[in-house]
Amino acid sequence: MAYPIKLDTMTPQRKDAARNWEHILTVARELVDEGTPLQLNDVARRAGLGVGTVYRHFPTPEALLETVATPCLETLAAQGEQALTHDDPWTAFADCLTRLVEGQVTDPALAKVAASAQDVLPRTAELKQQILATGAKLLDRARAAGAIHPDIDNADLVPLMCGISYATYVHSTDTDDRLAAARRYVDTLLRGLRA
Amino acid sequence: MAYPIKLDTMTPQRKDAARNWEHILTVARELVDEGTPLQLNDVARRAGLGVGTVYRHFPTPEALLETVATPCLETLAAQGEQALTHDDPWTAFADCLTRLVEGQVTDPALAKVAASAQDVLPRTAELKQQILATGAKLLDRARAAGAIHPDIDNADLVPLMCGISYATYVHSTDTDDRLAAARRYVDTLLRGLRA
DNA sequence: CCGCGAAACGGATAGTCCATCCGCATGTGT
DNA sequence: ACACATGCGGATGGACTATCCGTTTCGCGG
Repeated sequence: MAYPIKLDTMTPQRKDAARNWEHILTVARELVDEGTPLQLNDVARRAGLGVGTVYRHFPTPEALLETVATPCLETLAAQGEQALTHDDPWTAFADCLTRLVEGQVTDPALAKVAASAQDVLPRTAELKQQILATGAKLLDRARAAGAIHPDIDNADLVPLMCGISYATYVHSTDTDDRLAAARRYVDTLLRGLRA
Repeated sequence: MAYPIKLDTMTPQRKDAARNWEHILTVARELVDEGTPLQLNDVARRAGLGVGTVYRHFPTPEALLETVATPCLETLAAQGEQALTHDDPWTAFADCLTRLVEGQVTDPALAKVAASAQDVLPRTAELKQQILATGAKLLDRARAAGAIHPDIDNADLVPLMCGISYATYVHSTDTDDRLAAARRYVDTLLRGLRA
């Protein structure tokens, strides 16, 4: 372990470092959006920085990917909390699920982070945990209202979401097509989930 | 293009070559079953053969993977044909779908080949095409019987299957757990597919 | 049984990509 | 302005991939 590696998302102290940190993140976001797999070497070249700089800020591609995905995760977490205030348990659950899947389909970073079992950043783990918890709450509420088929339990939520997002990848490479497919698939899933 | 590369599954003529071909396939099957990613170099070492030998028989990991998956594909194709003879359109379709998903969950090679958009071996393309066609026929029959929700068309079949198989991967790493999850997910999907 | 041409083998090696390390530059507090 | 800490950058070693060609093995015809 050569560097005092930061495994959190805190921006570094020095001004140039902070600037580079942001810049790397921007470039990484662009790469993710155009579907290119995140290679730190590649990121460095595109950012006009040395490889070492990138590796210091983000020791692995996963760390960079998780940092890129963090804002989206935060949004989803907030939306989940909000869904808990809706009146109808079923639509609250259905809407939340739809949004989660749409997020994954729109953003490859999110899809990868969601599917990965272990996280390198504590912040990511925390957010995923939180989203999972509110998802479970929404599912519990819907179940309590007698709207959920007994076969499905809370642990199935994340796999099913990831499965749908993956299915849209197999279906098409075009984002619009994938979004349309995602909606149909979620609707199908919801019909199947209903008691 | 240095070698007269074989892109079909024909066993080579000479005895030693045929033996090695089989041996490579056996080793590859073992690697696939234990979840190791297929690296030709690795295959060569484990088979006690030179790298060149492996690369001559199978120019890419994909070619090897597809050859490994071929017998399973053939079985699935045959089962599909058989399903067409069943009386009830819905159960014929449902049984076929269940078997296809179970195949993918049990065999990682199958899952990868199914999800890949382009095939390197003509035989693989042919078999996939055939399975797709009978799947479409089964779905058409069920639809004609008024049992299928209008949102879903034939092109959704493969993505949904791959999605479920992927979902089980996210759910668990244990094969038995994954198989159980797969059955529940297929049932859920089928409920959602029903008109 | 032997010899010969074709077929197949094997591993040395070049190319590619990834990640580390450390000498140098830049920023920051005194 | 100086010194120290922090960050930068790319040369470099290590791992892996895939190719090429000199050597070996096979099997057929004499």
